[in-house]
Amino acid sequence: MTAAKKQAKSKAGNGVTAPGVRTATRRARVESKEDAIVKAAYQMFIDVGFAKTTMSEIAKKAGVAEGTLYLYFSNKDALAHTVLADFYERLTLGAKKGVAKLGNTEERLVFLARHHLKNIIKERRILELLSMTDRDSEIYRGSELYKMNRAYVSVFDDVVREGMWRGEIKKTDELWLLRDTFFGALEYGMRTIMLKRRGAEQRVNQLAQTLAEMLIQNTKPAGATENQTSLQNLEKTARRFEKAATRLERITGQM
Amino acid sequence: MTAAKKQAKSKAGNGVTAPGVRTATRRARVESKEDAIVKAAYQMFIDVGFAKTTMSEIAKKAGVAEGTLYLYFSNKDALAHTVLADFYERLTLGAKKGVAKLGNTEERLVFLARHHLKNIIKERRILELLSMTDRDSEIYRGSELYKMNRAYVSVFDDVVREGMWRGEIKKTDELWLLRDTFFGALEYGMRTIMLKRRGAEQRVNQLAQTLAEMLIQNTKPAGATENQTSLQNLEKTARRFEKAATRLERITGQM
DNA sequence: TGACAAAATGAGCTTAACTCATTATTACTG
DNA sequence: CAGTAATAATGAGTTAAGCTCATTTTGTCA
Repeated sequence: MTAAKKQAKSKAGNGVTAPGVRTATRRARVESKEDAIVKAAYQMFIDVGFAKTTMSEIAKKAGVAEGTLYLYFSNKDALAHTVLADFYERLTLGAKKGVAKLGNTEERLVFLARHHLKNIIKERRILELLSMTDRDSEIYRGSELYKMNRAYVSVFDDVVREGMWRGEIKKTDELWLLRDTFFGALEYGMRTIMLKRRGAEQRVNQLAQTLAEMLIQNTKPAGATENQTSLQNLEKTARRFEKAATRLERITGQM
Repeated sequence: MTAAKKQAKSKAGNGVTAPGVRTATRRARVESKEDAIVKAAYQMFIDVGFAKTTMSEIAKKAGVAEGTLYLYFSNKDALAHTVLADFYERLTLGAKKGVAKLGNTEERLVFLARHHLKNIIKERRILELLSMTDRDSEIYRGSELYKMNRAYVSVFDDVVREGMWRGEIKKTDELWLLRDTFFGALEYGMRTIMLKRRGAEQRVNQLAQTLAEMLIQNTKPAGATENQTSLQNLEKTARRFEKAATRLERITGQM
């Protein structure tokens, strides 16, 4: 409880002490210590996973006493939570930057897929921290983690919505179907890629390309238009010939 | 170590004592006790999750002493492992039965999707046990869990391969792309369905139908047939025109 | 420099997984 | 049917990891 308060205090930028101003150096030191703890925890989680990481080892790695951890984080879960939140933040930032650079919907989707894949491959142990959190309970909606997830996912949503607006993706009210297919396929694909070590890079590209195409394919203007145009032309020609043939038959008297 | 040996012994059906035969009642009692333990653990995992389940509570629920648990399972993880293996077994059996009853590939895929979804919704806490196992390490390939997963997944694979053979699904060497998309989408979709309580049943159907269509769509014969009919009409017209043109040429004496 | 607040410490508490010496049960035999 | 050896079960005790809190150290003022 005390720790939780402190955690909030050092995270948010509220005025710590009344006089202020010259507290800067102290604050800076405190925050760098918090960073050191998070960094140590991150590394441990990556290396040996959450379950096998001990608080005492994190403390040692961060160069602080075990008790100090609890001044910054109320418990081990809260520490994992922070590590996960940082991960989401980086992920979201990278996604936004990449999308902003690209104009075409297909390119954007391929980028998002590759970006997601590469990051969950590199930091898959961090992603696993998610599975500890109870995503069923009512509490989850409204949690910081839920918001971070929404923020990340909405980058994808925005790309798709704009793609629909432009007519590059078939319109649907059920955006969740596309979203879950996209991210679900990426996470499962990641495991396959990890399992079959060979040709990882190629598989990443394959998966990203396939998913992007799957989304735009449904009513891809390119293919559909070509076929329709070709058929329409043929049919127009046919109609003209039908008329001409009928007239000819009338003249010659037979069929 | 001792416990592990015992676990193996009571699991496998090897001859426990030399004389054999009349051991039946004792074996039966032992196995029913093992069942009681697994059942208790299953229920606890479902109710409060793996982390918050204590061995002492499992023991109490199963009506045995805490130490007895370790005669049957070397540790808590091994117990979770068994619960998970049982889950896979049920899942695989159900999938096989359902597929056998259906002849059409699309129907089979819809069934598999619905079957998977309904089960991972009902027993999602069991599915979470998977995320504890280290699916990266070399050890995983060759593990019992890996084999059970393969057995389950191969039901899907077989359906898809047969669908390809029949020409109902576009052929591809990259079956893993279809597989990961299918199961990944289902798992992510499950979470969305859990989160938005309303209209779960409808969402299940929607997701199952969408995924099945996605797989067969690429070269769905239906669409292709329509096009072919259209083409056939055109060809008929063309033949008629050829005749008419020939006659016209005869009359007009040109070309 | 002294005093006060903020920060840090680590010995000790609590709890849960796991062990093992002891006891109880069962199946077989003379 | 009593004796006995093998098998099964027990729960007090050990270990270890998360967490607490009385005490100490550090930093910043007047």
